[in-house]
Amino acid sequence: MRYSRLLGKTTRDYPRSVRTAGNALLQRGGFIRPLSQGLYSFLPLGLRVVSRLTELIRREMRALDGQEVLLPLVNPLELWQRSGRAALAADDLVGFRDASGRDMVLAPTHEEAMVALVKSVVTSYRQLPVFLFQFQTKYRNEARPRGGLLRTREFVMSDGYSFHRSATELNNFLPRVFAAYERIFAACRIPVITAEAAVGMMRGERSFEFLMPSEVGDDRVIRCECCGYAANAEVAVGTLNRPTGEPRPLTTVPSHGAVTMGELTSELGCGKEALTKTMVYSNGDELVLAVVRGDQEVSGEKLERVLATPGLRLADRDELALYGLDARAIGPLDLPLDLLELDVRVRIVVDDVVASTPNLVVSSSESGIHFVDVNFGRDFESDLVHDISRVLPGARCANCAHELVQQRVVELGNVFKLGDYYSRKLRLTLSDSRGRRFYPQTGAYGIGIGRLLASIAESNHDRRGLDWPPGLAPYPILLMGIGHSAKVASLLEALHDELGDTFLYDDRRESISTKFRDADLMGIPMRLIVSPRTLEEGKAEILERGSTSVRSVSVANVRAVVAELTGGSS
RNA sequence: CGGGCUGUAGCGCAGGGGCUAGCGCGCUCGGUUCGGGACCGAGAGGUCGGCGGUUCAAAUCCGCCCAGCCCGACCA
Repeated sequence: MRYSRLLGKTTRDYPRSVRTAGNALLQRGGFIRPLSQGLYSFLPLGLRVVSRLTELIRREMRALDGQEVLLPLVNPLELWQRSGRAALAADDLVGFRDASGRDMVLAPTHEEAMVALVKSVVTSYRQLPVFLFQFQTKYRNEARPRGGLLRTREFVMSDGYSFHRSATELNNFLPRVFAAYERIFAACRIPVITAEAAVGMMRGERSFEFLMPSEVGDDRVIRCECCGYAANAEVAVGTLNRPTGEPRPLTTVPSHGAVTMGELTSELGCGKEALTKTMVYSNGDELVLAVVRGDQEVSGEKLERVLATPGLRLADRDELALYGLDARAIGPLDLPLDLLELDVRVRIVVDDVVASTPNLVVSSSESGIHFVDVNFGRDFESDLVHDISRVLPGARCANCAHELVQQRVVELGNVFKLGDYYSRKLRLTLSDSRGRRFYPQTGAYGIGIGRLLASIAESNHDRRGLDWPPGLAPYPILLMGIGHSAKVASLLEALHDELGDTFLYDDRRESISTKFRDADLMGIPMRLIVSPRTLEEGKAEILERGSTSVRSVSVANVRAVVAELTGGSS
């Protein structure tokens, strides 16, 4: 490929609208270009890297007996209503009405469509297990795309779905995908930590994430540097120091308008760990009052798990007003009577730390006063006691008591153990060997390709530019000449004609230093340099990116050396 | 969805009521160069994000809107 003909030039200046190093380099190098918020175009160089990534993943998926398919981007809304996710994923879904008046959505993920496909094609348990994968566009109506390619509205995902005869079979398959994913990220030279994660709108039973530590990430992982425990902050568990003491009699004190935890600590002269806060969650049908210690936060994921109620959201001011509640004065000891008379289910969930800590401060539903020396069990009850708080820095590891740390990460991929959630919802059943109907056990697996590209750039660059891992560079070799001698030019042209697309041929009339700079910026790993000086001795040179020592090769051997360096392929 | 920042040439920026809106890079043409972003000369390129207002006069002041980015909330 002649560089002069390649679409997408390198630029010297950093684009103003990009803040992360990797994304800036991808734009400066001519790999990607933004179209609009959360929407990116891939230029030829970028698409070539994407092709190498998909090929890498495809090889791994095939090694797991995966079969590649391609499902529609557009799904009937009805399918999503049947799975129960139309409401759960409402914020992500973008839809339209088609020519015949049916409501359609752009798929933010493909579990529904994949189950529908399997339902129509798999007719016997003997066909299981089946593992299907695709590279397909997702569209999610992200509230806030950010970090260039790290978080977009539209993106291509490598997603896989497996269907099994039994939970055991699924359990045995998951680690194989897990290992394949680890190999993929290793090939991308991205350091990953694996962690237990939230299931969120994906539902199902369990989930694991592959995370790249990075300050530009917008997920947070909780880790123990002692025993290696790692989990997404939403689901991580840890232990807290709990004050002890004999229960004292319940009293009330005026709080003089103090509402926030900070105000209360100064008003009452105690620490946040002596306080409690009551957060009201709702899913439209029922209210959940979640009580955690004043220095803690409610984990929405844990709350949904313990209640087995997806779709819970923190109630906003208007919704609270609807139930006669005021966010500044809510407590489980004296809920307003009219709330109890309303035709709405109200459940109270108390964090286990609160339940086992004596003499806490609890807000009253009557504004202006707080209860002091509240003791769970004696002064109030709840429907459930469970760990529902997020692990915050300072908590200790449940395994080894070492202090837990929080780290920002980019979520590169995940593995979901879905169980029979979708099989049941979408009525995918088969007969087993004894003729009994059963719901196949399913797993889902995904890697965001654009995010992977951005993460590789983030993890593999230096001051000069990108530095692609072996096999992922858009071109393995950049061919360039020095000077304008006819002999050099004719050799370059001959090599280009012969080896064509194997390398990028910088045929511009630019100074050699410009060519070097651009090669560094684009991250081409090797240069093949032809100059009058070396050509006199019948030699050309090979210079690796980041190295200053050249390898001299005779012109007669160039083709063989190129074949060796590129592993016989481009 | 809340808060903040920014919109002036393809990119990065300066200008901040008054004559023809500039600079660097890039681009075009001609010439000299070529071992880590060379140089000379000549040129092209702008609804100053949009709409409205104030004014004799608006890129500049005011209002509204739009777009992009950043922080947060939310979310695989």
